[in-house]
Amino acid sequence: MKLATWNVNSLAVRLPQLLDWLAAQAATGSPVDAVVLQETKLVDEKFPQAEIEAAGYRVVFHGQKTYNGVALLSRGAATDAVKNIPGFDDGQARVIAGTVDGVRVIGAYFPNGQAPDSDKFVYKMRWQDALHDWVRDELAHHPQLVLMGDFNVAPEDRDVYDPVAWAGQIHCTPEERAQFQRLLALGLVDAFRLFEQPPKSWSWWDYRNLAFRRNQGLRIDHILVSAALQPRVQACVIDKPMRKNERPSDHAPVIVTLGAGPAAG
DNA sequence: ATGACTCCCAGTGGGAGA
Repeated sequence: MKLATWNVNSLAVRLPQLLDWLAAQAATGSPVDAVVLQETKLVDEKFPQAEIEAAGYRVVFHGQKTYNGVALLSRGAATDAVKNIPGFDDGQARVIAGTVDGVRVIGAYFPNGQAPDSDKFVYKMRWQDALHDWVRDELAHHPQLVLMGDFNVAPEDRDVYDPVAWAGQIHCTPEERAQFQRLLALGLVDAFRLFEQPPKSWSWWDYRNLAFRRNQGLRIDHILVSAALQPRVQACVIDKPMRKNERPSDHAPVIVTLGAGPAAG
């Protein structure tokens, strides 16, 4: 089973790339079973549901005008879908969840935060508090759970191309990193770090400054798996070549491969 | 360099992203 997350930075622009990518993944013999998207930037009326279904995927989505917007694509049906964090009043479309092949899949687009002294940072902290408490409850009901998306945090200095320059800056503040650790403390593990990885592995590169060519980026897109799911994790990779496409998103997809689940009964 | 690009909604500029 293959799960993935990708911040597409406008699904209207990236839809052809998404469909090509799904087809290319399937052509390897290991299709993507579920993928969560962030920054679709589409109201639900404009969501390309027909095109995605024609590609063989079901889809649930939750969008808004101009900003944010999330979707969950899956080959099998996603049941018990949830849009946004229950009980947290939020005008921004940032969370989509569903159960796919017995795995609770939560896709999240964490707030950017803009600057550590801004109102948006306060919102980022409040939002993560709410997410934390909800994921704790979800884990109680769904031991096999994956939380993935654009976390907008680089958990450690090795996730930053220039940790000295970024020290204390947005995505690297102690507060944001502590929130990440609080999620891990729920019993989740960073799937990417279960494996030896190339040094300087990033999931996002700024569009400016020739950042991709210079490999100046951050690892801010993550896949966290529950303890019950961890024994099934076989691989976790960042699909860096996707950043080389014509008109790329500034983020690359992250993919996790799971082995078969425990036999029923 | 408080930049550099891309996307959006707008409407010939500006906010947001990270």
